[in-house]
Amino acid sequence: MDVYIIEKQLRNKGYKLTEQRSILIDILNKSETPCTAQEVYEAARQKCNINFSTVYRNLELLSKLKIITSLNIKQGVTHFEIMGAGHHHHAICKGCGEVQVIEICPCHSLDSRMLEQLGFTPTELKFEIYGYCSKCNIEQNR
Amino acid sequence: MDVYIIEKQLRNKGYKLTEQRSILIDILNKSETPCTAQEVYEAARQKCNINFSTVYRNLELLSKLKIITSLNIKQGVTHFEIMGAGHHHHAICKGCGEVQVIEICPCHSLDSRMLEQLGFTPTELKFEIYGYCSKCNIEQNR
DNA sequence: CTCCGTTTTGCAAATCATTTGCATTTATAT
DNA sequence: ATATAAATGCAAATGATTTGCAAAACGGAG
Ligand SMILES: [Mn+2]
Ligand SMILES: [Mn+2]
Ligand SMILES: [Zn+2]
Ligand SMILES: [Zn+2]
Repeated sequence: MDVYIIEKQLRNKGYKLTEQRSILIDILNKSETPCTAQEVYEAARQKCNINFSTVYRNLELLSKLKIITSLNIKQGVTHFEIMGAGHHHHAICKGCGEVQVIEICPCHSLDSRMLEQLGFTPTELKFEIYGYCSKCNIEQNR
Repeated sequence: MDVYIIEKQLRNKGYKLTEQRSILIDILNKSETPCTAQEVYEAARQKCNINFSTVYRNLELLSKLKIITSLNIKQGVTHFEIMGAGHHHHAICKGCGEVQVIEICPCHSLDSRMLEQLGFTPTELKFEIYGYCSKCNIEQNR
């Protein structure tokens, strides 16, 4: 994903491109897996002076602009990931919490007529697989 | 769902059947949609003297015993629902937060070979549809 | 039914993620 | 370079959930 496009999008809407903001975008953009605010903060403070509330405020802004999306993968902490990384889903290990990106997608086979009957207009589909990753699976069988 | 079975299951494992506990189970069992701890608490206090920590401790216990399951439908609050109510999924309105139970299920069409390749052993599949319910949809178009 | 050991409860305080108010700093257009 | 709106840092607030501990309730044994 090209950060330049995101940055232009921000400027066009009147948002400023601060050092903190572009570092945050870069971190989220490079991450292979969804990040928590904590993780983003840890990574960002290596590169600039930054405060936790700046992280949160930016995560909120980027979510609002649909540059990132938030996932309620785990209770108590929100995860964020960049959008436009291609449609995919997640496999979440209940042992170690590891998140794997998976290409399995059930969305195609959806019968949307049923939703229409309910008068429900879908905007997002979330699909997560929980279980045990190879590492934790072995440990369980001991 | 028969509460009697659940209660027997608890006794068999050495857990006591307190007034609060059976009221909580009853509330969760009768609810059509997933409940938050808050909602369960509100309902329970109508029927007995009960404290918030009792609610949380029981929700945790019932989850551990797989009598209920927890859902991270919404950021910041956990929802709980009774298991064995038949396999189903949820449509969550981003306007009012209403949760509808839906029968659409993408799980059957899953290609589990892909997961096996990853060495991942699935235990639960979660699938949620977000969007706008009929009521909120109309309001949006004004 | 009463007694006992164990579990569970209520209450108050602690945690942890996230949010907010406000004074100060920074980015961008002119 | 200057003006102005937007963004940041800091400290305090919030809201959900968790925890320690003493008192109360449960369930089995006698
Ligand atoms: Mn999909
Ligand atoms: Mn299903
Ligand atoms: Zn694992
Ligand atoms: Zn709605």
